[in-house]
Amino acid sequence: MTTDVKPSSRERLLEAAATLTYREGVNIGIEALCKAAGVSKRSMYQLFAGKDELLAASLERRASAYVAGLLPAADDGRAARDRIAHVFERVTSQSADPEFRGCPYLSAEIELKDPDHPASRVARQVKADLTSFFRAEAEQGGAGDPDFLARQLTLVFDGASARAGIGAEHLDGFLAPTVAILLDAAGVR
Amino acid sequence: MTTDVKPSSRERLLEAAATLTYREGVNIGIEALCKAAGVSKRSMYQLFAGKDELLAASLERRASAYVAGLLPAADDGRAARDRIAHVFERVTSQSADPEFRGCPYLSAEIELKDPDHPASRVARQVKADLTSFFRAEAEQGGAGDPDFLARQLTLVFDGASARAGIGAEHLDGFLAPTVAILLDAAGVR
DNA sequence: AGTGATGTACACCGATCGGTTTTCTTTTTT
DNA sequence: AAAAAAGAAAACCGATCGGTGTACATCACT
Repeated sequence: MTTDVKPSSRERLLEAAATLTYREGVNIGIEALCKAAGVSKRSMYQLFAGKDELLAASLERRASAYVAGLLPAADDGRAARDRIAHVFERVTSQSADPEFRGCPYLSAEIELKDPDHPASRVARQVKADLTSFFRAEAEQGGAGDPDFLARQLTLVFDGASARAGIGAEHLDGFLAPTVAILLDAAGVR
Repeated sequence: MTTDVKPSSRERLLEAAATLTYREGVNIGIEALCKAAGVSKRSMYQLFAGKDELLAASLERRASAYVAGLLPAADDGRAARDRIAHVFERVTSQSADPEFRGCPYLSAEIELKDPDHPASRVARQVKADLTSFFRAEAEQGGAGDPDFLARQLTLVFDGASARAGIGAEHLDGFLAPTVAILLDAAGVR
């Protein structure tokens, strides 16, 4: 048996923090996090320096899975335009889940309101990575101004997840054609 | 003298609530709000049923001023396209203020995470009003699908204010051309 | 001057916050 | 089996949360 039946305390804490802060917001209490993780507060404070660091670590841990769930495979042979569209198809399908509350990294930055908070730094980096992906694909796709297009796509990504996350917009059949307009205008074929 | 030297307790509370929740988030304490307003807690609880209602009332009070600061004059004789662009010029110039933290109504909805919260209802209505404005102008401007365009513009509005609000994007020279692309694609001349 | 309303100041309520300490039990190591 | 390390449970810390109760000052209206 190579798979543990029960993840480590550290992993359970990170998982609980990711789940609960996403659902309830970053103001969720330490007590609730530890209870959900089945870990004592004492142990939590031996594993993490404090709430801020736990929060940052939980966002960071999720980052690779989050980005992986959004981005297409590194080289799937598809055209840049399709690879960009893939990201927006993913967020569209994610938004169909009633538990969807928008991009956790955007929410964290908005809720924290402190760019120096460790979790804000992690969130910023995740967004920067997404923009970098867009920029690379835009370049690959022959966009007239790849940087400009990448920023537009990130803006649309955040706007779409924010609005879908608060239940104000329904992305299916809406987001893809909107993105297509920007890709067309940028000369990505 | 028709102007009071000192606004009423109610007005000072609404003002303080608007300012502090925008700067610090909706989790700001009642104590801090009352202290900033120079009003006792006792008086606050005679004027408002509780924190939720104070918060909702403060968002509502700001709503007309917020929308008025964004929208062009009711009939300024300009073309629909210019009237739509006006809104994005306004948010662009607002975002230059270092105190800018994005649209307070979007932030409130994201932070509260409860669509039934009185303040969420107010915020939702403000956004619906903005979308209505876009839709009316889109129709006036001859958009092929006015509703579709209005939703796109609201999405861009929220994405732009969110990203500018967390300091991730700088709207000047970026937002206007992005909106222009959508207007062009929708056939608004 | 007397009276009631309004409002401030402040102690107080139970609950919870982030964080620490102590005690006891479980697990691991030897 | 004995010893040692780890962790869970829970009390506890001071501070703050939303909200109340009480006492005292200020005001307008007769």
